[in-house]
Amino acid sequence: MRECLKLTAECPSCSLALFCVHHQAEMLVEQVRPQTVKKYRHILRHEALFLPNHKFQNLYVISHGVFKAYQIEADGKERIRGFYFPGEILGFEAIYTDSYRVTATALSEALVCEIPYEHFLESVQDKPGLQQRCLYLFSKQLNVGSYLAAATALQRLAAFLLDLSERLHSTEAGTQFIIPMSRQDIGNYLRLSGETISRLLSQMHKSKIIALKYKKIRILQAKRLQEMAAGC
Amino acid sequence: MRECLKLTAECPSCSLALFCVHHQAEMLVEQVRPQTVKKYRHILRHEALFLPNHKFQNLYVISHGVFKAYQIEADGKERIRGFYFPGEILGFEAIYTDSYRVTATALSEALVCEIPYEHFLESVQDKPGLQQRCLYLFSKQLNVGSYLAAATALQRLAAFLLDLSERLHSTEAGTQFIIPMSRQDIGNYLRLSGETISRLLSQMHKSKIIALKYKKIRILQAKRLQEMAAGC
DNA sequence: CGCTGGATTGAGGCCGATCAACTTCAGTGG
DNA sequence: CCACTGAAGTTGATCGGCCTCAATCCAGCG
Repeated sequence: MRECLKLTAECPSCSLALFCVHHQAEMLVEQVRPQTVKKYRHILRHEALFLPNHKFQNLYVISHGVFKAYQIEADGKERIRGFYFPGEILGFEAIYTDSYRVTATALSEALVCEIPYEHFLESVQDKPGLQQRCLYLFSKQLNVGSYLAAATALQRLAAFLLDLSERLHSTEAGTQFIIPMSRQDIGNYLRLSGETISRLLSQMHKSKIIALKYKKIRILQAKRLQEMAAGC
Repeated sequence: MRECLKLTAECPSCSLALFCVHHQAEMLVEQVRPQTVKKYRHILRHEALFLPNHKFQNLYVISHGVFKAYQIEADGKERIRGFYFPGEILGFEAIYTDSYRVTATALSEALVCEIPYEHFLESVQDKPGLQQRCLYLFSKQLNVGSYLAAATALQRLAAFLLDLSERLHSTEAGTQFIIPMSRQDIGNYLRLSGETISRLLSQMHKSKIIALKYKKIRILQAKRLQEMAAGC
């Protein structure tokens, strides 16, 4: 990881598409006006990519790192609306509202491709293939987090782990990966307390469904997890 | 209402755009290949517009009536994923999955414009204005139901009522409207029991925040509702 | 080494679910 | 018009899952 970021910083003219080979987003970066593609931004841990009520101007393709998008509620509490992984796009929601509604901060050192929405529109117009690709990505975003509606804590967490595994799959080997966010953040997103997440993870660990050591996790029985997510 | 449907049945060649003047969807219907626009479908109460695992082929612009989209979980229980109102579009989620993931049934007699996705793509390509409009609608859909993440039952219900009011606004006068779905369905969508919905509505009625008589509701203190939705 | 923030684990309390009884509504046919 | 009937809504009592608060543990890091 560290190496990747170094490479980027040292060699800005090299094909940065390397970082966007995940999912379908690389096409976007490649096809949206080459001269703007160079606009890569390096984001530090805890740094904000954009803030609420800021005018919507750019879409951001994440090439490295993980982001969380959250709002501060009236009671002052943080409410996490979603996590974003390499190859995914931040900012779609703001097209409608014309300003960002959330704060997007990096959970770790990150790298994003900044795509001005106007350039995006022009490119999409020119290239029919790109248009379909974008509709596809858009539609995909609509399907994200469908498991949030699940009834029990166990169902939601099981589905979340499978989701994490899938969305991190391209960067991490096999079924083992590093959970990039805190228990508290997972709980916040799933509408559970951090303690509940901790308890359930311990329980899954004891029943050999996952191997767990702090942030390092390995899914041992994906089928069982799927059953749990389905509510069996 | 009855009158509208009658008019349509009797006069299929007249400007059906009349039924789609809500929100931004009318443009879609008008601009997507006139010869396909005529494909209006009359849907009966409880009839399904599409079923899970059916191949994705059409988008549906709702011109009249209300739909609910739901899945049947492993435990056999129904899980409502969303409600769709006149002027809104059904099917966006299926672009990614290439098959519908939910059942969409009409809560009342309904009328929809069936738009083949292929024709949709062609039209969007031809007309840049339409493209932006669609991205806007798409983005809007991403923002729907953001209140589902709210912590308490009261917060979610308050937000739901405001949402209902807004999305039905074009068909119903003022702040009074008919709740088109059952208490059970509201509860299902908000992850609450029908009894809880009933109790909370009664409570709101007693505290003069709403006027309520079965399915007929009038919002008396929208500001209070907004405060409740925000968690104050 | 000690410090610090996150993670774990336990005890008690509350919100909302479930179960059940009753009421009201809407549709049907006499 | 009314009686009948099944579905939906209301209301009350009890129960359980998850939250809150708190103490302790642990890994990472200067």
